[in-house]
Amino acid sequence: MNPDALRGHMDALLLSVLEREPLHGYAIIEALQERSEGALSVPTGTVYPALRRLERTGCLASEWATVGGRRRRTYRLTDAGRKQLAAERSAWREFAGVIGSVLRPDPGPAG
Amino acid sequence: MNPDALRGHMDALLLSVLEREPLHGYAIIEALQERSEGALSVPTGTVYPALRRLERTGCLASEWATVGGRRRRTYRLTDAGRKQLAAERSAWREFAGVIGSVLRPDPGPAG
DNA sequence: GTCTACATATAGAGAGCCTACATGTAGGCT
DNA sequence: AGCCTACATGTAGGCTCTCTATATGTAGAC
Repeated sequence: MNPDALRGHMDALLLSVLEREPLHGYAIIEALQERSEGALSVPTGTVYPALRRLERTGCLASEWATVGGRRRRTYRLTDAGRKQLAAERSAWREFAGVIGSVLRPDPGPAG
Repeated sequence: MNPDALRGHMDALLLSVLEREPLHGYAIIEALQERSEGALSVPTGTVYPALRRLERTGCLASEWATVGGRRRRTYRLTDAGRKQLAAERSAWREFAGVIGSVLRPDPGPAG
């Protein structure tokens, strides 16, 4: 998967995996891999800054927890985050439709 | 349309509009708008550098022409460009599938 | 003389994804 | 004790691409 392709869609992915339940960063990375059947291996250097960005813009809220001696920062969707997720889904549908229609192979003179 | 979303898909779009026939930059921008029903307004500052990049990597070849007193640089797909286009289409299908499956709304406990 | 459409090109800004590194706990193996 | 892997978070810096703004020039309408 070309890393550049992810640009501008990362927020949508993160918001989406947090829709069902709150998760911490490491678990989010695993969830992304599972949901994509292994296709998405998003590095920590991408996910952690992105989560902080989403918290800063009010889409996520976080709390620290300690489980088995390890510190976790658990993120959950805020109301604004749910609205943003809906907007991102809508934007994705439009985007995919537009790119898909431009990319559609030319049927040629016969078609 | 969020500009960042286009990242990594611009090459595919350019290659795709050049599949049917060779075009010059300005006409490519118009073709992109037509094929997307107005959704894609790609600025010249994006298209011209991208075309040169694709020429440099061997996907496109260009020739100068003068039509009605105006100079045009007409780009056409090379064999490598056609192969690249096929690869880009395949990559897009995979990408759209992956993002779509992650973004798919959670059916919830009842589903 | 001015405006718009046509046509190409470059410089610099901005943003975000990635690599690499830094830090630390828990638990298994030797 | 020492080493390794999994778990867990975080930052610095690089890279690349898209965008904005600007520059240049022709043709034709008004």
